[in-house]
Amino acid sequence: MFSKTCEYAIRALIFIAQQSKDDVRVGVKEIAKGIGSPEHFIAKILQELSRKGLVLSLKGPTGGFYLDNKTLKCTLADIVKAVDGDKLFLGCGLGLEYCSDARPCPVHHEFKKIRADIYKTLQSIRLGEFHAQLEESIGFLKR
Amino acid sequence: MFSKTCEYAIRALIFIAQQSKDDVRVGVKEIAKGIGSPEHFIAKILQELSRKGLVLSLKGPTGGFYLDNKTLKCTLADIVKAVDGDKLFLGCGLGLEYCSDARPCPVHHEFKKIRADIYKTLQSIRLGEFHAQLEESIGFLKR
DNA sequence: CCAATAAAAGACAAAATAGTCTTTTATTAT
DNA sequence: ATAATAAAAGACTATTTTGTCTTTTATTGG
Repeated sequence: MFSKTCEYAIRALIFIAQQSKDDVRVGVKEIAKGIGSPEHFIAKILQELSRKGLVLSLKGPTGGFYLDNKTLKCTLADIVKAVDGDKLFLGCGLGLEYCSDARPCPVHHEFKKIRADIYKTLQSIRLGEFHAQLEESIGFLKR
Repeated sequence: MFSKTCEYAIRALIFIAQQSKDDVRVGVKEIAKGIGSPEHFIAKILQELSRKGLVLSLKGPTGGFYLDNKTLKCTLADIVKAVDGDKLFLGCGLGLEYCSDARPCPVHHEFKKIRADIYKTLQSIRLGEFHAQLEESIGFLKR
């Protein structure tokens, strides 16, 4: 469904949303441990997400990653789009370049519904939902 | 959503279902042209599908690939499972190994519904549907 | 039987994705 | 100021996926 990079990205951002209350920023080491990902790899991914404005960061001591009111409004769809592009939402399920309502592949209509459902679901989940939740309801993020 | 290999596999099997009426078998060259795939690559994929019993083949002149009453009952879900495995249907959306109803990831319940929908849809489409259709209703298979 | 045909098999190559490591830059607290 | 800290940047390696090529095996029609 998603690339590994995208899975890590979503898990990392949810983790940051959960952990970064007030002015507490979260370091790469902590994130990697928290989501069970390779440290340097998630660092690279977060750099890209930061460049694209999906997460904020600060260098130096007390530095780390965090989210503000704007980025907490990001949806999972925004993250997926930023990392994997929008082919999951818009592309043909069979990989055909010119598949469309006007020139549909044999399973176009069935897949259209699936893609719309996926998009709707991912669009409905915001990072803010995970912010400063009670420990009990957080849900685990590492394997 | 699917691997490239799986996209080609589905397109090829639909093509074979469409083209192989009665005792007419379809050659690799024809299939590759028909679905717009690399010839040797789809040959390799079809060998694997043949080994797994999702398509039948015959060597020599007048040889090629074809489907019988049993294989025409195969669903798209069967094909996807054979090629990409069942992680799309069963795996955690965030790639977590131990995600389950009892120990759910933060988006487990939303994803569960999506996965079930995908499975249901793929399960509902059989290769037989595409067999010997009228040209008009076939739907194109190459880009 | 034999030549032509077409799939099977498997070695190889290219490209994309995933992951690692080292150096640089910015920030903070002493 | 400066030492310590942590992200940014980018080069590098490994693995997986995708794609190509050549040889072998099976089948058919003459």
